Amino acid sequence: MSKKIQAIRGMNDILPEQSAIWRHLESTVKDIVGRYGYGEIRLPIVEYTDLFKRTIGEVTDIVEKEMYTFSDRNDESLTLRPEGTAGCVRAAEEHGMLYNQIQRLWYTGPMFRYEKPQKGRYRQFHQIGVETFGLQGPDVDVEMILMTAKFWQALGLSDQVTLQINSLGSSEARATYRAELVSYLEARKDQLDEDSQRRLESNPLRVLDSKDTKTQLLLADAPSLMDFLDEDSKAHFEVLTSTLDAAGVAYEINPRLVRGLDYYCKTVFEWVTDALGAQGTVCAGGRYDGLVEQLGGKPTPAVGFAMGIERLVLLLEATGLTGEISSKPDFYVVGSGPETVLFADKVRDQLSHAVVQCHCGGGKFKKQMKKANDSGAEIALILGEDEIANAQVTVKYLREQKDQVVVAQNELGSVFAQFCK
RNA sequence: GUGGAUGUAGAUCAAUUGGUAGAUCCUCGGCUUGUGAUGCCGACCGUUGCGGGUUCGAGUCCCGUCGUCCACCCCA
Repeated sequence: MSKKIQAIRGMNDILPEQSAIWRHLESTVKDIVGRYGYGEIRLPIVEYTDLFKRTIGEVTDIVEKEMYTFSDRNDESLTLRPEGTAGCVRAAEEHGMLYNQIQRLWYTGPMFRYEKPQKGRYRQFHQIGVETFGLQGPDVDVEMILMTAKFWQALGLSDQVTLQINSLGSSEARATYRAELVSYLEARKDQLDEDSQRRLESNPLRVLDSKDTKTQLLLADAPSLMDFLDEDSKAHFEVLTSTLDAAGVAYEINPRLVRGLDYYCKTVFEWVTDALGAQGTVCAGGRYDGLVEQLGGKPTPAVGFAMGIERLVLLLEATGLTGEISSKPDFYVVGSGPETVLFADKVRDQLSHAVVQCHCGGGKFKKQMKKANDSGAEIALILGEDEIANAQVTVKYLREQKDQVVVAQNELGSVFAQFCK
């Protein structure tokens, strides 16, 4: 009869145990981004469909078949954002933030793509994105890569990820190369695997990425993107690599690294891991100097990257780095009657950083003690009838061999001292 | 969109050639009426994802459908 209501396919609930990991990740990243002087921008989740069509590229998979697009009551075509850069550029431009100015921005939130879900790939997924505008030199490219390296360091993931970089050249150089590549491949079309034949139409550069061995053989003699780089892009890339060298950041130049979105040029980079199966890209970005102009602004150089929160959480879990991330209370207050809840609140007032969980719902003393133990709390604060009568509280240590003590309620300072930092 | 695997109690998993479902954990109660963890005893727990079909009989076989997982494609 009535179908059981469940979450939409590919859209997940993040339960408390997991959200603790999310918060750890998010706060670590936000802290670092803040220390680089980036400001948060909060963007709408819905934009006009045209925005994405014009920025991401009409013929990309995202625009062709993955967007959540619908008409609103005014019959305008709206789309749940499939990525963050387009909206960020739109907002910055709309508020005059890009006119002869330098901007360093970051944002976070859900993105939506209608794909078949699998590990590390969901229909609603979450990204943290970082963008800069108005800086054309490679120094800011380096800054952003250094910043990402700091994320992994702070999260303990440095050993899990490797950096791949490439240069796509200017839009013109890229276009020239694309034409060369297409004519080379067209002449050998019948030798290409099926996927690559299709890519030849849709996104020829992605043929370079083919996993088919015959195709790869064919590509060995294909024109190389590196040979088509304009002087400016070449110099840009050289400074980028030498600065990364100087910073001691290891990287691998991957000439086949071609980002899927149309707007990239010059520097592109990806942090990848092999611990996540097929969805190994954990953070990716690059330069998109032409995008602002394309959206009607004046020419503005820009660089940005985005990381997938789900994938990073998965990676943290796979690496076993989530053990210490928890939300256990420091204190569990056991007692009876309304005094208990009032007392717990007094403890919270005295110790603003402590997590104090108060037993509610009554029940036998024994049961309450079990709950206290199960909560993971360090200490049980017992407020029974005797204690209330004497304005005292019993302090019981649940995790260490230490005798419980009975102290006056107004002398709890010594017990709390170890939690004050 | 394509291909493969899979769906049994709140959780993790059993169930012989088809013979009408069982364990462990959790929860609750008791041994222990103001002391958790370790013991022991007991209780609760299912329209076997859903809908059809074959059969005397289906968790088991067949078809469909939905969900999940994995891979391709694509991407964070």
